[in-house]
Amino acid sequence: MSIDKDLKQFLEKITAFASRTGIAYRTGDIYGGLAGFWDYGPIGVEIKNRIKDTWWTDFVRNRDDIVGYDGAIITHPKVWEASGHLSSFTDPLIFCQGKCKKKHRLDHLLEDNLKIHTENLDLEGMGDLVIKEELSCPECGGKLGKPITFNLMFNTQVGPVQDSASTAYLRPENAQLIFSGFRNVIDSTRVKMPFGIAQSGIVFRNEISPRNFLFRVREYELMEFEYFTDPQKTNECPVFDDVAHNMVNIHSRTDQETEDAVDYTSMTIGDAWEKKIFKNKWQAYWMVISNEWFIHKMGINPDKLRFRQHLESELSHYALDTWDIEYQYKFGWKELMGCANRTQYDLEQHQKHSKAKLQFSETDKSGVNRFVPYVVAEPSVGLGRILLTVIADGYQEETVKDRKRVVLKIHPRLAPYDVAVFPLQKKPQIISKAQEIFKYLRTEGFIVNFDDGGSIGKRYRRHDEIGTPFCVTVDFETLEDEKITIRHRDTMEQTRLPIKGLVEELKNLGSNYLAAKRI
RNA sequence: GCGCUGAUAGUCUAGUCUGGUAGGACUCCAGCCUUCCAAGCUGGCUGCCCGGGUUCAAAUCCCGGUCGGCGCACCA
Repeated sequence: MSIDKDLKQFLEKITAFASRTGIAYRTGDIYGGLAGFWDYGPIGVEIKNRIKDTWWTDFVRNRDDIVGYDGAIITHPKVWEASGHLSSFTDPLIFCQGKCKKKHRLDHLLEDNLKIHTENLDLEGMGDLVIKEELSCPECGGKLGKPITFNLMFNTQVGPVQDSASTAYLRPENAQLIFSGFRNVIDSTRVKMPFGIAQSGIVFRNEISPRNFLFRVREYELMEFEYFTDPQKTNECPVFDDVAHNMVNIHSRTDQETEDAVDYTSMTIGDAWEKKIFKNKWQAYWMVISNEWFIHKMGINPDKLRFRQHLESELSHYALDTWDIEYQYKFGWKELMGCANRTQYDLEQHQKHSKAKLQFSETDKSGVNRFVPYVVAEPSVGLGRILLTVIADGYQEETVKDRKRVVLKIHPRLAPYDVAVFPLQKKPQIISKAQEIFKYLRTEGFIVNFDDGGSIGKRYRRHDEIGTPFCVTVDFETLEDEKITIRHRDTMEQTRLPIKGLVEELKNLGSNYLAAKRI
C-alpha cells in the first residue's frame, strides 16, 4: 500500500522534476499531451546527446570490429514481410460486448472452438464465422462485437495515391535495416569476421499502453548492433578471457520459476559460462561489455543491474536465446537492454524473400568458405530508457541546514554542463574576470555555463539539480592572486587553485569521478 | 483496449461534498540589500485539462473526450 504510494510519488516526482529542469516535457503539452511521445528540453537534449555520443564512440569509433549504419525510417514494405514483423505485429482481435469486456485473439478463438485453421481467412471471413457459428465470449458468455486488426507498426502512404500498394511502415526496430543493407556493407567495406554493424536511430511502436514517463513510449531512439560470426564458430570468442573475471548479477530461469527467489546471484562471467548458464560465448561477452559500460560510462549503480534470461515462452519469433540487463526501478526490475541471439534467421529470411545472396565469403588455406552469417548477439537499448535510468539512479535528495538539496549525481561526462562559472559579487571587475575564465574554458573544449543570477548559494543549488559536476567561483582575491574556487557537486567541498592549472584539474576530476565515488 | 482513480500557475497545494469574481508557499523576472551554499525586503508574470450541457451564475453539478497513476491484457 505504502509502496504503491511511494512508487507513484517517485514517478510523478521524476516526471515533474524533468519538466521543471528542462529535461523532458510532454509533447504538445499546451494541447493536453499525446500519450507515448515526449519532447526533450534544453537540459535533456544535452544529456541525451552525450549518452548517444558515448555509445557511438565506445561501440563504433573505438572498436576495430564494428562499423556504423544509418537506415531509412520509412522502410521498404517487403522488409517487414520478410522479417516476420508484418505477421507477428498484426493480430486479429474481437471484443466481448457482454459483462467482461475482454478482448480475444480471434484466430485462437476460432481454432479452439471450431477446430479449424484460420491462415486462409481474412478478418471479414473470420468475423462471418463468428456470426454463423453463433460464438460467444469464452470468458463470460457475452455477445462478441466486430473484429478488428491490431497492428503495432505505424504505417503511412508513400506517394500521392493512397492504396494498399503504397503502404509503407515506420520501422519498429533498426535491425532490419542492417540486415537488408548487409549485402551493401560487405561489398563496400573490408569487414572481416567476426564483426558488428551498429545503428542508432528512432523507431516507432504503437504500444497499447505507454507508461512510466520515458520508459514505455511509442517513438524512441534505439541504439543497437548486430554481431555476426561464422555459424561454425559461434562460440569462438578469444576476447572472452579479457572479461572472464568480471562480476555479474545473474537472475536465472530457475530463479524466475522459484517463489521467493533472490533478486540475483553474483558470480564471475567465467563461472557463469562454466556452469552453462549461457548458450553462447559471444552473447555472454557482449552482456558483460554492456554491463561494464552502464556501470563505468553511464555511472549506474552496479547493485541495481542484473542479467535476466528470457523464459522460453517470452522469446521473440526470431530469437534462440535472449538476455536482458535489468535495472531495479522504483516500479520494479525492468528491461534496460535486451541482447538476443537471432541466429541466421533474419539474413536467411531476407535471402529467401529478396533472392539476393546474403552470404559472406572468406578464403583460407583450405579454400573458399561461404556462409550466411550468424547473429550471436544483438545488444539493443533505448536511449530514452538510459536517460531515465541515469536520472532515476542519480537523483538524490539531501538535507543541508534543514533545507532540502536536490542533486543529480550523474557521471560528469553526461552532465549538461561540464562546469559553471560564477562571479561571487556583481562587481564589474569580478564579472569581467569571470567572463574571461568562462570564455577560456570554452575555447579549451568544455561545455560551460555562466551564471550571475541570485545569491551564490542559489546558483550552486540550481547547478546541483541539473548535475553540473563542478562550479568555478571568481572573487575579489582572484583579481590579485589569479586563483579561483572550485566547488564539487557531490560533496560541496571547495578547493582553491590557480587558473593556470584549472583545465588540467577539471580533466582529472572528470576522469577520476567513478574511482572517487566508490571510496 | 477494459476496469478503478485522478487533473487548480513552472512546482506543491487550499477551495469541489454544500455553485456566487481562485488563495497560499516555493520557483521565475525586476529593483534594493547582501556576498561562498536555495538569506531578507518591495514589486511583477503565469492557473481551474479540453468540448458540450444544466443554471441568473460552474473550478465546483451532469455528459463526452484528452492526459496521468494503478490493475488486467499486450509486450516483435
